[in-house]
Amino acid sequence: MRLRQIEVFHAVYTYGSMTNAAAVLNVSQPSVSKVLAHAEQQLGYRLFDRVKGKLIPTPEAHQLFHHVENVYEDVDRLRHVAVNLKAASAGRIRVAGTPAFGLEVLPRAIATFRESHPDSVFEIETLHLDELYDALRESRIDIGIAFDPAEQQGIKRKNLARAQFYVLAHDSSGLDGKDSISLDDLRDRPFIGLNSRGPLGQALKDFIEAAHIEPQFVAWTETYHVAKALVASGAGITITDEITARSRFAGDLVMLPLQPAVEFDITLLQRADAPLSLAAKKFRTHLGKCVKAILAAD
Amino acid sequence: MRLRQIEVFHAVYTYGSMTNAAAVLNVSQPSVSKVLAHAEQQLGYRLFDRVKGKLIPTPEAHQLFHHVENVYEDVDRLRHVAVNLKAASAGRIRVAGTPAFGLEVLPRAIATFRESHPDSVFEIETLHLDELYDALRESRIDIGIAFDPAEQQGIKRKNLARAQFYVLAHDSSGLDGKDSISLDDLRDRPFIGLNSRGPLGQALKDFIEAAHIEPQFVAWTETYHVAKALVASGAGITITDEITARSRFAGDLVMLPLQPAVEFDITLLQRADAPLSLAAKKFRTHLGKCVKAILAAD
DNA sequence: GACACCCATAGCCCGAAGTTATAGGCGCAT
DNA sequence: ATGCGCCTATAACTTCGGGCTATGGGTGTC
Repeated sequence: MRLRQIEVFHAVYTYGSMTNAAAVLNVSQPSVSKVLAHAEQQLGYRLFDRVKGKLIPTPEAHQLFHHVENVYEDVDRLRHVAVNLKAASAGRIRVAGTPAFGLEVLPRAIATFRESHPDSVFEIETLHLDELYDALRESRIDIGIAFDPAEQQGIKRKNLARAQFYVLAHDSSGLDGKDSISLDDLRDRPFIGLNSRGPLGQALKDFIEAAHIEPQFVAWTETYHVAKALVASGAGITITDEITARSRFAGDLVMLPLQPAVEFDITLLQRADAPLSLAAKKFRTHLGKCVKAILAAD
Repeated sequence: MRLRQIEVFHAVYTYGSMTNAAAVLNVSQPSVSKVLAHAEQQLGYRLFDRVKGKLIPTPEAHQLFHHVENVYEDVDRLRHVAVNLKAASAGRIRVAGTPAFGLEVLPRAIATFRESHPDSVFEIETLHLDELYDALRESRIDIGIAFDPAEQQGIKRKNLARAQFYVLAHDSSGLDGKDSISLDDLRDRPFIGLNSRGPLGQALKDFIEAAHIEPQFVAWTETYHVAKALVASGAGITITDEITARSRFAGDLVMLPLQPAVEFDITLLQRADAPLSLAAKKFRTHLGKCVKAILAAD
């Protein structure tokens, strides 16, 4: 069975007819017809019964399809990797971060890095953590950065720094005299919730639940920066990671460390098997410094 | 990347040179050279550096290979399934059992089945349990039979009967007056051990250890029938499953149920996804009856 | 310098798979 | 019944991947 035959069989099986399959595969219908007929002839048995002009998968087809799906997925990933490797060998540095990093840390790090390395070329993405893992595995990116990422097969982690949660409030909240703030101080204030999928969202949720506090939610959002913008507009208060809290985007905001402190790691991610290019290594170091500088800022 | 290119890359990477790869693939060296060159040209980067006439995989190749291995395994299995399905559709009933069944139960069941179904065609194998699972998954066989098989993804089980361990001894052992026998009665008798991989071997080993008895081993073997033959030759005594104990092959043997009884299941195995042919279903029923008849025999 | 290996290229051939054009079966609606 | 929309199959032609043999040119070894 040739790979093409596998592809065609897969398409015909999933899309129900040769005509549909041909459309999906971007080839003519007779081509599909011929490839399939050829495959059947080589296999020595029919894959579909042609009854009243329709295709009915034979029992053999059902069984084959099960295995074909596996092959298909793998080949699909392989092809992605194959083309992604090309971009990598072209000397690009491909970086991605979860939204908190993608909107501020990465752009700043890249801009300053390019001052000393003007020839470097970047690709930047903001991805959620699970997408970030996929991108690394497919070699679509070289370096990732995220909060408290779980251990994953084939992914190497390196902790850059620890950070903590901050409370963000509008200037008019009357909180700006304080040094720090506890969850108790937040009762009865309109609160902007984070329904984040990542480990940080979970940690924050656990923390609030453990304190037996039910904030008075006025809005929900996915990303910390949106929450911050809502706070700046006077919609309420929120709790964000330190990176988002310290980002330059700002209105009239107060930012106070949450007490007791809830800490988490800021972690670099890369593939475990493939070494980084020289340029990527340099950038990795630079990015580490940037993150520390941001956290150390007054 | 075409499948052939993947195959060639895989072979060159694993066998270190195009010449070796060509030999393994049973094609000429120039053919390999061309396919590989073509693949590299399409990918847009080199897979091997040609340095001093030798091939050194590039970093890209190392990464690709990792994924290629997965594809390769899947395609390999797919191809097996594809050809195995052909034999299935030819109307054959393909059966396998662990050695205890393959040497006696299956042949007898097939012989009697063919008396009422003279047109049926069989393939019989004796396989160890793990091989039996593989054979089922690759559709190399339709039906399997084994003792106490563990639950497995994609494999449907059906218990036929329960059986127990029997002690086998030579007529001259002076044991033939008894009704049953305990492990204690076996102390100080030469014992033939089973280093079986299957669940039954493990169960027996656990049982003996739990009784804190250290038999005086005089021989080790893999299969119960060999142990039985050794007993018949006067080499010692052994413990076997009930099926082997009741098999017609015999010399001057005494066979006594072990007390306390250790029971286990006799189980039919088939794929969970694919329905059996009509003939195979009939045989499955017949096989169940045969097993019960053998166990019920006086 | 002869020899053993290794890879690449050239010229040739075949088969898989793409194209367009066309024919034909089935179901449904006018 | 006739036509229309859906489907698949066949024919004739083109393209290209991948196979072959023959051959030449490096590299390392005795």
